[in-house]
Amino acid sequence: MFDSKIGCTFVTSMKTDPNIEDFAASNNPVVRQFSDYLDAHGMRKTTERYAILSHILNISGHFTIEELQQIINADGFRVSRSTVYNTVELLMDAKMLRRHVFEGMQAQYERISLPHTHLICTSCGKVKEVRDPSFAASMNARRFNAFNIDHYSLYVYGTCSTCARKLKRTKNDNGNKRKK
Amino acid sequence: MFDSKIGCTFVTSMKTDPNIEDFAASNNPVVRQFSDYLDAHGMRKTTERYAILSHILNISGHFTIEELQQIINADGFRVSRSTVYNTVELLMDAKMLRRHVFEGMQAQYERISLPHTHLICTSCGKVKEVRDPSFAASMNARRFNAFNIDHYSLYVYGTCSTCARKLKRTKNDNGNKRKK
DNA sequence: TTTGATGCAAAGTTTTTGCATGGTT
DNA sequence: AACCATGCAAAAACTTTGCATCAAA
Repeated sequence: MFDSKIGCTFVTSMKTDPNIEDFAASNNPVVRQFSDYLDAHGMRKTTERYAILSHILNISGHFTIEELQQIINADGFRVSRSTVYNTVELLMDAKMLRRHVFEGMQAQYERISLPHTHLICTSCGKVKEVRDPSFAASMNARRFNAFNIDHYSLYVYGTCSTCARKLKRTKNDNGNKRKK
Repeated sequence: MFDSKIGCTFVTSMKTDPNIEDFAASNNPVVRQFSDYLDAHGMRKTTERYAILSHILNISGHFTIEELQQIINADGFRVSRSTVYNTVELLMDAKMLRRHVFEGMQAQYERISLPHTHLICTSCGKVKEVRDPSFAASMNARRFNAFNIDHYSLYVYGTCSTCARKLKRTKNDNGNKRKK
């Protein structure tokens, strides 16, 4: 859709890239975690994989596969869609990335960090993360019969203040707001 | 995939079906809620729509679009995939049905009833609903800044006891269990 | 050198759409 | 009788796959 960018940006050929190699060799704990995972599974440490990880680290919040590739391309790197999918799956296996599918939206990914609640605006689709220590504490204490908890996600759907204001102004609509 | 069933079952032509008409005329509060919704939006009360609703009511727990259509077909009715999607969307708009997409699985639907927590086994994919009154109570009391809550979903991922047992037996595997 | 990863394009899934037909109001 | 819903098939979105090429170990 926005492929035009590719044409006007110098596209680095990748294979060996000093910036990425520095990144891969850095002491960044996230990099180390990924390297350890690759080692542990006998997988190769390719420039593409580190380039993708490096760009993910620059994203705050959620992103789609599409957006991730855009960001990488916009930065002058070339990675194929399949490699993006492949690496994202690797990062999920390595428990560094989580996929979320919120109601009616396409899959979004985010780095695994401290547990947090997702507030999803059903009007504009924006997702906000909220730390919620008391909820986290109660979940840590929570046990379920015959079920071993690995992780959890709390999705709270509703209306953000921006959309609430907009909706108030448009109150005299018919209530019919089907997706398309 | 399992279309073979269609061939060996008598497939009712629908358009007018006494069973479905009785169902549509019944005092079932769910039926009434749907009828009210259709009325309020100037939409037609078709036999297909009630047939789909009626079969959804017979399902306990979650179902996919595919499964729903299978169930309807197996019962001798004919509805197209698009009508299933259409009606399911209607039921979601009417706040009678909710779509869930659990990690790595295809979309599943369930009737909206009392709030409950979903326990999803990441090994076999089974989903169990668990009532959790204390959590529900705390959510009812919960407020977020600049955000109006409509509803929420708590997904808890982990391992069910059946799979935990199986995994224990297969402990001497290599830990590599990629999806395919 | 061996083996695994990438990129491309093609195939697969799931979901949506456009239009003629036919049922509901 | 008017018009909305259905069903079909075709298109669209998103994801996965197969294979030749190229790079990491």
